[in-house]
Amino acid sequence: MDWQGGAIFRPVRTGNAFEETVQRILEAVKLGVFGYGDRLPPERELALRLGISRETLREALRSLQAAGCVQVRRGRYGGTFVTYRLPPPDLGELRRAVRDMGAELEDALTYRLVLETGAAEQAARRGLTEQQCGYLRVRLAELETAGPDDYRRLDSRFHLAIAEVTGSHSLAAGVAESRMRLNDLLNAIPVLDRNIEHSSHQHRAMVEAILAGDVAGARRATEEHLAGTAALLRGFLG
Amino acid sequence: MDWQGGAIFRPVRTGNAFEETVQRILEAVKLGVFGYGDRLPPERELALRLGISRETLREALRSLQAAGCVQVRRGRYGGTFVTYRLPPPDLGELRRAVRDMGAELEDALTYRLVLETGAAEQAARRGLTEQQCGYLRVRLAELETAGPDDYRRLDSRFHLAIAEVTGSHSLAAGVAESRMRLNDLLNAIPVLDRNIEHSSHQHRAMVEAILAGDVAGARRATEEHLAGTAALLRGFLG
DNA sequence: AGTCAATGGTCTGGTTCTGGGCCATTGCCG
DNA sequence: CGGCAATGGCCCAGAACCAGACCATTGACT
Repeated sequence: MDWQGGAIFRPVRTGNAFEETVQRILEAVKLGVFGYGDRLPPERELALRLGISRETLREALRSLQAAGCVQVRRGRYGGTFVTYRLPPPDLGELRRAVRDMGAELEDALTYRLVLETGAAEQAARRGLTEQQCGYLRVRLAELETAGPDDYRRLDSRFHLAIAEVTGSHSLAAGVAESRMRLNDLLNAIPVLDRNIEHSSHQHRAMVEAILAGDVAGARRATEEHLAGTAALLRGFLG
Repeated sequence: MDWQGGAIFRPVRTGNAFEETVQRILEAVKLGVFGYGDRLPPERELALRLGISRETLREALRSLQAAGCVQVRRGRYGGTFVTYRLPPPDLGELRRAVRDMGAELEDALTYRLVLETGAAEQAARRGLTEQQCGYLRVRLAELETAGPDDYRRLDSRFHLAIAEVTGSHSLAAGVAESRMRLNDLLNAIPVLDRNIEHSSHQHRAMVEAILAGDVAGARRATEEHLAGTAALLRGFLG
């Protein structure tokens, strides 16, 4: 086995606050939390929520602005607006990215599977409030009417929503984290019509099981759904 | 639901590197990774692994030394040695601690359940190497022959071992994290003989299922095992 | 047109953390 | 006994980061 303190003595802080912040914001956009043209929270609030000083946040925003990912407007009703669109999927890129990840891919896939199936099960187990059911349904409907451009973004958003309705903050954070680690790969997968159809069917099954309180069903549906992309990504590794 | 970016815009860095480091080391000890008299890794190596400068680590060690948790010896074959023993369980203390945690308790329990049942399932699913089987058996045997003093420490170590043999670094880190959050509570639960017997039975069932590759059984056994302490802790909340 | 609140822009002093070099101590080993 | 290697002890210059104050701009509302 590993040496002493394997998982415990991992890094206390992840590199550099500024770079980490850039990544976070970029991931938020890539995960579909913010679409093209959406406004990020005000600097003061965002800095507070990220636990960094406003200066550091501004440095990150400056860098994102320079990269053309956001646009900043002053004055009341101003703010920081997203001007980023996902790059088109590219299988060559995907192959390269998968190779780069190496052994980390298997780790990330396992982590995702455990967290997302667990989240689905917990969501089904606990009785959801009216509001939560509505939230889930809205996310599903949003996804089903999505054009190809928005599909991947709204797919992330849908999966995140399941974790959120469990009410477990840690679980939602974990799912978001695991999604972030796989996101570039998932986004590089071309969105084909028959894939969408297949996915949609599974998404509906997941939501139905969760809303019906079908614990085992929710887990199984989620597992099946995740197996698809997992197999695809693993395929690029062989 | 939450506002925009719920789980994404959580704090980038957890407070202060020095305090965080103190906690980490203390948790490593409380989790049973290091027993009384064990030597921590050398400062230079530990600083590297924790991702902090040696000075910051030393500050943390100084503080632990002042608190009497470790003892430092210079020279070759010197190092930092653990001189900490778990305080005796105390139900009054437990009640207070549970109240202090509030809603966070439910979150932590859910997180733990998802991760540990998931880890057990993954461990059962993947074929374990001879070495991994041995590792798991050693941890179990170690736990079963433990005196009451060592029981809680070795129990943590056993549960951590299951996550480790999944081979998923993230999963192991997650389990360690969730254990850390509940650790003070778990340690405050008195260790009664009949509880030990009950737990041991469940531990054996978990290991047997994992070694036999019984995926569903491993999950179920783990779930049952965790349900006990969860119910107990929830009881103190009502 | 004027007001005002919300927002980004800028500055400054202070704290924490880093990275690296160098010294001091200790006990094994030839 | 003397060398040596591993370890902790110490110090410093500079970078990163923070907390807070204050300024500048903008557009809706009256």
